[in-house]
Parts: sequence; C-alpha cells; structure tokens
Amino acid sequence: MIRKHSRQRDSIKQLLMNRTDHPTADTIYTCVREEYPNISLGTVYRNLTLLTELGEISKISTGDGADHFDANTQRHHHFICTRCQAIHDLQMENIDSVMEVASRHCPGQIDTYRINFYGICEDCQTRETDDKRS
Amino acid sequence: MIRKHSRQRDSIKQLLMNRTDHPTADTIYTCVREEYPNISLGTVYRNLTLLTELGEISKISTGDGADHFDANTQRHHHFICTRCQAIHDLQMENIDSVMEVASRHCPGQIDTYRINFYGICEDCQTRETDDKRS
DNA sequence: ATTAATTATGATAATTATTATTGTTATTAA
DNA sequence: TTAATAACAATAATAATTATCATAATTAAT
Repeated sequence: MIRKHSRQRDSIKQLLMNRTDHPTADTIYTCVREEYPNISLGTVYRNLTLLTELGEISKISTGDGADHFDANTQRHHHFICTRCQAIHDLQMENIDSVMEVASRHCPGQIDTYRINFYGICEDCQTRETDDKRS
Repeated sequence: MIRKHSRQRDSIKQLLMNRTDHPTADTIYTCVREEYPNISLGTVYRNLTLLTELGEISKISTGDGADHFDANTQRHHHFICTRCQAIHDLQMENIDSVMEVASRHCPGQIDTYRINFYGICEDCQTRETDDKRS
C-alpha cells in the first residue's frame, strides 16, 4: 500500500503541529478550510485516521463528545478540565513504573498506557472567583 | 430535583453489579429486555447517565466505538485488549503518587484520574498460537 | 384507598460523530 | 506524456447518543 503525497494531509499535520490545544476533526476542518476552501470533512477524518495509524499523531478520547488530536507523539498525559473541557498537556517525570505495577495482575501483555487526569483548570477557578465577586 | 424510584433503573444497576465484563448501553438493553421486554433504549441511556452522575456506576471510554459501563466504583484501572476489545479490571496497588507527580506541572487542581493500559490479552495470545499450529 | 402532582417511561424523531461510496482529480513512476 | 492509482470532494449511510412528547408509574397528601 504505497502512499502518495497530498497537500491536504500536509496542511492538516502542519496545523496540528502549530498548536498545543487539541482540536477535534471539526475544528481542524474549519481551520484548514482557510487554506483549502474545498476540502471535505471526510478528507480530514481520513487523514487524521491515517496519520494516527502511521503514529505521526495521536487521538485523545476524553469520553465527552468528539475525539481530539495531538501532534505530540512523545509519551505524555493529559489534564482535562471537567468544566470547560480544555485538554492540557502534562509535562511529567517518567512514571513507567505504573506499567510494572499493573503487569503483576494483568491478564495480558501491556504495550502502552494512557492517563487522563480530571479536575478544574486554573482559568475556570479564576473565572469562578470573579463571578462571585461581581 | 427529587428522584422517583423505578424498576427499570434497579434492573439496570442490578445487571451491572452481577457482571464483571463492562457492557455497552446496547448490550445492557438486550439483557434487560429479558426482564422488561418493553424497555426502551432511551430509558437505558437515560438511567446509565443518571447513575453515572450520581456516582453509582462509572462510564469507560476506550476510544473505540461505544462507551462501556462499570458498577465497580472503587478506584481501579483497566486493561483493554487492542485485538478483541475486551476490558479487564486491573487489581493493583495504590499508585496515587502519580497524581502528585502530575500535580507539579498541572495548570489546575486534579480531582481524579483514569489509566487505560493497552495490549493483547492472554486469550488472544493463545488463540494466535493455536491459529499458527493448525 | 383516592387523588393530585410530578417523575419516569416507551416510542420515536433528531442530532452528532464518524465511516463508506463514487465519480473525478492529483500525484508518481515509467 | 502518459498510465496507474492514491487521494480527493461531495454526499449518502451508519452508529451512538440525546431530545421530544403523550402516557404510565411513583410518591405524598388527603
């Protein structure tokens, strides 16, 4: 299955590399349309799936609506605000030891893992304080 | 918002408490229909959402298709087979230290976290070996 | 026990997120 | 330049979930 180059795919990947939030397919579609007004949402999905399979980007499922995408493929985890749904990258020390702990009672071979941390982000906390004040 | 009791909700929760796999709304619907043949899929979804909000059950999003549900509300994590999609509960030692590690660079207050471990389960590994043999 | 108030239900329509189909266009290698 | 084919845009289809609404079940007060 030889791949051909495509401007649309490049544009999608570039967009994703230039931002640290983690847009959904639909948001990416809206943005890429500024460069390619005729791009189809199907093309966005197709390429996001392809790039994910190739390991060039990764998919984040928060369990709340649409999937999000991330061009940072190094192992890292996410903090998800349960109020505004924003997803923040979490820079953190290596904790692969959790894999070993998990392995001890695991009915299978663990290849990888993902951690989602949930809470209220600083912006929402600030906003809350402001709201009370006014 | 006072709640009224409902037999259907009881049945859904009971079903979930009697099994350790983690059925989807649709599977739950099929099973509960044996007791309540006229129950509607909407009722299943409504009650699963309600029970989740009340903290009596929890929702598992694997990032692959439909959400799954779990009546075990104690903090635990999951091993997801990337071949057969089975979800296994992972009994494991307390690793809340990861929250502290994460907190150090986290732009907000962490309330909770979820870990999904991914890999091939023993059943699928065995099946693979058998397939090669035959 | 009867009634009144209201939540929950079943049936079904609507919505959201995503994938599949198809005829056309762009990319690549010869 | 052309031939082969991957990728495209447009759009239909599907899957998962939520919303609507008239009726039934539950609860609290008589």
